[in-house]
Amino acid sequence: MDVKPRKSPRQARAKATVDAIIEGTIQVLLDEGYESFTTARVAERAGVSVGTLYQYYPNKAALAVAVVDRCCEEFLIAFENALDERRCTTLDDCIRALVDFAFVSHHVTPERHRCVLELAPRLGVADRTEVVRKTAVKVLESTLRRHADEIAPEIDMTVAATMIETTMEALAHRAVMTDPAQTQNDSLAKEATRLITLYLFTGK
Amino acid sequence: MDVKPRKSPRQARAKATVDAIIEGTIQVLLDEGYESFTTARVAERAGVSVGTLYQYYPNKAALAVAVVDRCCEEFLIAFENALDERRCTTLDDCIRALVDFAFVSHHVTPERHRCVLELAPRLGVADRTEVVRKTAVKVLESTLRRHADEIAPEIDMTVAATMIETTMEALAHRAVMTDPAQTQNDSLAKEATRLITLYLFTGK
Amino acid sequence: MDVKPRKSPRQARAKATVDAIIEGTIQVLLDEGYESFTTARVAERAGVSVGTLYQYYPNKAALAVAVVDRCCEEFLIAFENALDERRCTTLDDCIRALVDFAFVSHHVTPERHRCVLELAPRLGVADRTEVVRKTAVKVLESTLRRHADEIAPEIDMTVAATMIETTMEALAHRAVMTDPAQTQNDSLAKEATRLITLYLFTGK
Amino acid sequence: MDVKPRKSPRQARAKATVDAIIEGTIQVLLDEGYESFTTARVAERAGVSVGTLYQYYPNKAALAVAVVDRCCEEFLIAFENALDERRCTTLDDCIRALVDFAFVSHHVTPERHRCVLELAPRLGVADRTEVVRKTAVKVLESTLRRHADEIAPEIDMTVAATMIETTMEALAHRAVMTDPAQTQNDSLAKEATRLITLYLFTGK
DNA sequence: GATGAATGAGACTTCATTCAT
DNA sequence: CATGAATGAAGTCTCATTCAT
Repeated sequence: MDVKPRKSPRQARAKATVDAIIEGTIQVLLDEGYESFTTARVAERAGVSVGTLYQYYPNKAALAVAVVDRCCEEFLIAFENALDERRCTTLDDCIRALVDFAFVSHHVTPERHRCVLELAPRLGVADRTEVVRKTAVKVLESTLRRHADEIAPEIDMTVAATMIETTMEALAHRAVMTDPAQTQNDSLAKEATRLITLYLFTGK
Repeated sequence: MDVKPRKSPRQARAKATVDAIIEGTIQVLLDEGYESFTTARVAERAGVSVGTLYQYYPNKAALAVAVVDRCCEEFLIAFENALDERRCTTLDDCIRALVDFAFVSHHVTPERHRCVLELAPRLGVADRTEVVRKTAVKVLESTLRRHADEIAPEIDMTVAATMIETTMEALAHRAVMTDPAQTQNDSLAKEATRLITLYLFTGK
Repeated sequence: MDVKPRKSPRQARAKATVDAIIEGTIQVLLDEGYESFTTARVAERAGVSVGTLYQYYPNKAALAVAVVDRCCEEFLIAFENALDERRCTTLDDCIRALVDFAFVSHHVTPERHRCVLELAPRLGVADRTEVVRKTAVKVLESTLRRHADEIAPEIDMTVAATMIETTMEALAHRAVMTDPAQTQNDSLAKEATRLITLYLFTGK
Repeated sequence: MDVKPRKSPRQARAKATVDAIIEGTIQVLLDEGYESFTTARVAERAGVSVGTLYQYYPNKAALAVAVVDRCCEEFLIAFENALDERRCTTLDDCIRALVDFAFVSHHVTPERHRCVLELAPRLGVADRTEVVRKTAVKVLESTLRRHADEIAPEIDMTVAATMIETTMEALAHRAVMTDPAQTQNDSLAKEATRLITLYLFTGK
């Protein structure tokens, strides 16, 4: 199954069309569920005809992949931005930024996140999300290395980055699931901060 | 949509039929993917006719729910057994048992786990897995309370149980994904032990 | 593209169903033209549902192939029967039988013939009709050899069989096209007899 | 369905465009098959846009008709030229020219021939090819009449012309199909010559 | 109680054709 | 005049479900 887009929009009008298609897909998935993810429904929601949709994507799977890809890009840009070294000078800053990103900022678009999480296993695109995860781990690792002097010396940076990525992802996800309105996740966020802090600073 | 089984098998032979159907479904999902999860394929794999399948389950969703339920039951029994107080006398024992369960024992059936994880969001059965999670958290919480004297006093047992359940689940899942053969997850398991230990024992 | 039937009908009811599908296809092609050859139309005409059609044939092409195959079988049986040696004792008998078959008997089902002729090039089944042609040539050749003593000695039997098959097929086809009602093809039939007779009997 | 061209090209540039469209259609049909005969594909192959194509032909059928017409014209011109009385003085000359045309010259463009043969029944244009056939028969008939004194007196010129046209067409086609490379059709060509010669010269 | 042939709604996808730029 | 993005009717095919045997 070919999942590459058929062509990239060149004109501004076409770019807007493609955007509408992608956003329409996300809307359908979030508002109406996977069962409603049909090409006809997406086209309708995007305000274009099915034919137009198929001019840009060769099949439904390709459309789903495009959505996953777009969400992944957005995520990585925001993630890297959150941990930008101009923002976090100390390791404490970084941990705060990370928790903040996961629990506070990130929850601004938790739905897109959920959308991808439910979509990815259904396609052959576990690899695509895996790339995101690996990139995130790399970003975390280099952040840790920048602050190596603040970290317990026996800690393996790569393993630590994996640990942090995995646990933070899970905790943030859990927070969203438990309390979608995000009104009172402070306790979970605080505990997450404590967990990571202890893990990084405590010598064995 | 009615998801209750139509009737429970009474005779041994009928019980075997139902078993074959449930196991057939799991096989199809794991070996051939969600796309192949059709009632016809399941019946074929189970060695029965579609008609028979429909004698026990009123529709496809009910079948999926039955699979999820069965996997959840199995999981909870094993989990409760692992943390049984006759097995773990100290908190350290418990932590060891937990990590062991998640990384070592649990990985014996990681596929059934994955099967449910991918299936649940696709049905309306997120609630059913949520019940499992909550039960697991309860089990963990009571385990913690049994050892309250060993734990840093300012810790909220409920929150801690949630933290542990969430992170362990994530780390075990990650371990399986990263290294399906489970040949060398020692480092992740060790780090998980360290993470939980620090979290529970270190005073704020 | 797979053009094999999905399964052969075993029960009598299923056999009737398959028959209805094949005949329905031929009806549609002849009465309504190739443009109307849609799976939905065929199913309707056959008095079954599309689903039933697809239980026996994996796709439209397979259905078309089945039609071609059936028509070819019928043709060959009739052809071999017409030239059966118990019927034609002399070479003149054979020629008469051949012309008769092509112009008179054969025109009873000229429509099925036309149906295949128009269908075959559109599929990859030129080979299938080629087999028919080759078989017909073989039958003709053995007929000629049975009467070798009556034939001009310098004639190559294989070539002659090919010549006869080709010209008779064309002349019969032409007769049908020119005068579908077959009211007055005597002249063409007579000329065909004369053509073949001269060709076989006249020494160079 | 209107199959007339929308307008005829007046300027040389426009004529080139129309040529490109017609040739592009033939290319597509021969190289990629009838399934690929779509207006988009033709336009692409012709190096023009769909819009341009629709400026000259009101619909797909009109385009197909134009192709058939062009091929028919080419054929008739070549055919008439082959039998031109300045070329063939005796009837033997004519027969030779005819066989030559069918087997030797004609096979230079057997593909265009095939293209039309497969196209015509699919459109309502059997009549158009019928016109070609009738014209060819007329040409043959007048050729025969020019040599009436050489022909067996009881022969009906019209019927004979039909017989010859039909058999030669079939034999040439068969030769192309059997041996596309045309390396060794001598035997078939020789036999064809013999067939026609016997037919015309032998008194009843 | 089991079977599996039959059903048909509905999903995906193509492609002839138009029209604003 | 040429372009090619957009349209949407129509066709192919699947699969959950029923019911006569």
